[in-house]
Amino acid sequence: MFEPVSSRVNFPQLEERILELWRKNKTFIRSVEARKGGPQFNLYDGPPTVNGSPALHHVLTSVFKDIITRYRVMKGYYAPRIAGWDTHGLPVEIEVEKELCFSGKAQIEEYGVDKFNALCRESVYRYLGEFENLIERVGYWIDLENAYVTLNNEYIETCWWAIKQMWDKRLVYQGYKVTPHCPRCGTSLSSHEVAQGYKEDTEDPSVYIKFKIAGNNSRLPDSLRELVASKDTFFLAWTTTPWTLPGNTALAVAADAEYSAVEVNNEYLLMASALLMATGLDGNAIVDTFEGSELVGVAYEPLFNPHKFNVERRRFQQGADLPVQDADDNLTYRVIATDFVSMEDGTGIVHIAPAYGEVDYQAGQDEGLDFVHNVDLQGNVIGSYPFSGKFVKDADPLVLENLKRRGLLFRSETILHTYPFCWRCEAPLVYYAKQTWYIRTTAVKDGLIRGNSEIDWYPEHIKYGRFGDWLANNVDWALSRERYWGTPLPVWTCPSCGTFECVGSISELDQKGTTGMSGELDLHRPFVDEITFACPECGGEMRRVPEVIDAWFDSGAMPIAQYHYPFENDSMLEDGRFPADYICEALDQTRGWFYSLHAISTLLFDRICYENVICLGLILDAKGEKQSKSKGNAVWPMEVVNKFGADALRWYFYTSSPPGNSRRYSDTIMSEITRHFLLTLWNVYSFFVTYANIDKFTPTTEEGQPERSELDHWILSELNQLVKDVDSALESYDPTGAGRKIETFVDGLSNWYVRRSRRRFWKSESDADKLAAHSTLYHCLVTLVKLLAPFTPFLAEELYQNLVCSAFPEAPDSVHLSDFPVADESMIDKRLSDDTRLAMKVSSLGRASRSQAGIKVRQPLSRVIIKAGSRQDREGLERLAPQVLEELNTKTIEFADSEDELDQPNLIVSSEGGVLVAMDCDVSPELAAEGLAREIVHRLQNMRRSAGFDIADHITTYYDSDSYVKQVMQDWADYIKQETLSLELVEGVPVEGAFTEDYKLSGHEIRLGVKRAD
RNA sequence: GGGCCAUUAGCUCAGUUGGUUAGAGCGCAGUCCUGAUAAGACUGAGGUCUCUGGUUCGAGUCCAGAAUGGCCCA
Repeated sequence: MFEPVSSRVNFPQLEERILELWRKNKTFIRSVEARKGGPQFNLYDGPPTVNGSPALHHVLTSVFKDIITRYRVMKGYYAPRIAGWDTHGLPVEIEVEKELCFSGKAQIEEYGVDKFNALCRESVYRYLGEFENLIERVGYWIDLENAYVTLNNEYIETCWWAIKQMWDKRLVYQGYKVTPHCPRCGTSLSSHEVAQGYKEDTEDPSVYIKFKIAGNNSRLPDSLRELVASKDTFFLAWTTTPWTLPGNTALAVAADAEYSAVEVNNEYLLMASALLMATGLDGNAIVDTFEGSELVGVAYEPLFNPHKFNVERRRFQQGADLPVQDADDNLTYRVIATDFVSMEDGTGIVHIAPAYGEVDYQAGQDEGLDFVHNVDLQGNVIGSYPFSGKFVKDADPLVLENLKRRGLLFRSETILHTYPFCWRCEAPLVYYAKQTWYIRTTAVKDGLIRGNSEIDWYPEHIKYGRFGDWLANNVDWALSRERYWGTPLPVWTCPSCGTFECVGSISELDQKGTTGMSGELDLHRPFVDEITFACPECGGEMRRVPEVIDAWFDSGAMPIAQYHYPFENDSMLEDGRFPADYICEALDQTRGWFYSLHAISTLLFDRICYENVICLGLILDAKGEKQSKSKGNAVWPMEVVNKFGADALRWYFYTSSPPGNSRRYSDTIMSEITRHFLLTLWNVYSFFVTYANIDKFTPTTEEGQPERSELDHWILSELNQLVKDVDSALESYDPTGAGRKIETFVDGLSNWYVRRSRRRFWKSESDADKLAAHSTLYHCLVTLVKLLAPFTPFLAEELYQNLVCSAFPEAPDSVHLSDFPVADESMIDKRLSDDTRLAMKVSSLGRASRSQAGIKVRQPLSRVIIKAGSRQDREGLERLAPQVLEELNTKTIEFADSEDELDQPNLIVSSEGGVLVAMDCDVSPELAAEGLAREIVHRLQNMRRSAGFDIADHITTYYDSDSYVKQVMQDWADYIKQETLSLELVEGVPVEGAFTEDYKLSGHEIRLGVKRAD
């Protein structure tokens, strides 16, 4: 006996019960251990940043990670897998800063880095519990107890080791990086923070500056040389940041644009011809024109020679350093060509200050330009300029005044544009080149690209699209952050002689005769900062540099750091634990985790560390807008799970759209999935259990040779085809394709197989046909449940427990401990599958004809005439005639050779795709009587249900009507009794206590009563 | 400004290597079926397959350009 199953079900409650079962039986860990010795399958779990409550997209990635590994385990793979938590970084700091109402680094330093970091650690652990609860609740099976945590000393030590490896290969260096910088907070802002602070309609200067072309000039085109010889000649450039002009070290032109020299006030000015009109110079005489490329290399005089204002002049060169240049009173700069010169505004000549703009910096690097910093980190002008000591915005007018006096200011206006401000203190941001530690990833660019060619991406376009492009345009990895809560950069430096040393382990630090390592070691600031040792070169005191590292390095090091390699698990690279077979995250990780993993693995081992990636799209709200806390449209996953259940949510994620697409979440879709898929399956299950129990059906492992019908063969064919399809789809990382196939199957199982088989199940005699129906449906359900286990682990478990565990005590005690089904190809009958599809279509057409004629299906008709499209179709339909006859409730089926044969007045024809189906709509008195009998049966069935009788209860039926109805009742007595489990049909007014109703059927008044028999 | 992706019915999505009249589910209107079903069937309304060119005997599908939206990077 199976546990009785109601057709009503509460999925969230069911899931809680299953969770309890798994906990009690330690099912997860046993599912892993049971496969020990099998081929290894590695999932690397990308660590979420735990700086807030988990959101819906965390569930999305979780369930896509889960389904593939569960599938592999059922296929016999050994797949130990641990979770991970990304615990460092700016997001965590910002969360804590918000709580403390801080507005900058100064306050953190004042508060105490030790206390601040303690709060960061605490904050992370606060949210971690929420993640763990959610992960367990949605059925993501991953080891949480042994999770790797990036803040642990062991984890940090592996990161240090990795950095040391790169250091030794000379891949770590100090360079400059232009970052959006808040001069008031004294810190760089992340792009996310910058995006929060843009203000439209900001007023700024819009000035046109004259740069004088130098007289002794080797690269002057001849025609230009004549101009320069005859009059003072200038390049005209445009800027909105006059304070950057002392940092100018080049002018950029577009190589293929035309430039004009125009005469203005007895001087010549050069600018792009296309912008003459916009500048108001189109009225002036054009004395000559030049190609941009002709101007490249032309030397001009700097507005402010840095040497005259006590400011260092450095120069870009191959490699990292920017060496200081000797003083040069006759300094000139030159014109370069770049591809970012706009012909929309300005003059077509762009002022380049490599210290104050990202493209400027890049140009400086590409062209080997000079590099001049004339402003400090507080935004004040340095050196001995007339405007030194002023804040940049206050310096602007003074710079212009100075240039005007010297005749170098052509025009000064103001414009309104969009400019970024600090989101915390509202100070205008400046783009500022700061010293930063880099990893020279460009040195292994070829390796990165080669490695990527070995990785399989889903969807495929990421490989040579977004990710491939990113690799092809690789720039060195800016590693350091001037922050507090992160893995400290393990570099010590001597203030006296400038020696650097990189430390690769705790023991290495210990061996240096270190001071400051007393007590319990915490490899975080400020404790690490207190560790010092003697400089091997000069004996000075080596101190750690102040930076921490990019948290992406932490997470990217996880393949080795989760094992504390090489300090422990030193065989992990070769013993099957590396690389990952599979990773899965959302699209935004292309430049995040996908990259940091790939880069670190390539730098250290020149190997890839993952072979397959599913790259998921984003989750939007029902209107297609991005979900965010501030917008208030965020959907909380626990609420969804409590309302609809984890299986419903999982099924939605797998099947609603391809993994790479963005998806719109809405409750409506969840209830649709519940009704359309989960409940349909549940009802098939509930139907099976109900009748199996009535008939005391006992499944056996020995299939025996039940006399299967065509219908049984058909569903078994479909089932085995399904097993094959689902297996190969999951094998190729396509849960969506697999899930949709299952949906189609369940629909066919419920709405064709079960519907067409109902009579076989509820007929009284227990014959071979009934046994075949039971065993076929049982086999379908059990196989289906195993296929579904990776998708909807809760529902699958519930059905498995009842269908399998109760019948086979020796079977594995969980569906997740069983093997994935293997298709029996001999059962697949493609012809039968095609024929059945045709039979369904014919049935559909027949029903359409009935509908057109206004004759309900319950009314039997004499014949259906079919003109099939081909001989094969006809043969197929002949084979399946019993199913079509029953479905259409007709007495006979006939076949026509031409459409002419269907040209009779009593025939109603429907057609589609060459198949014509004609229903003979003549209803004879005999057919009408039979129809009435069926109608009465239908009413009696409904009454049984309304009266609350059990399906198997026997009853006594009473009827009171006219003579016609009485005759029908007598003629069809056996049929009516059998269908309604009536022991007898009693003519006359129903007795007291009977459930009674009155009807009018085909114009005849009738009173019916049903009473449970004793 | 650059890159990638998407755009098919009111909504969510299918649409195989180009090939009859572009489909499904939900929703709407109506009819029917049903002792597993909270399901299901049929009919109807609802489509310039985002737009413009091109290739082809033939384009939702291939090519080019544009528009809109999303993401990433500037």
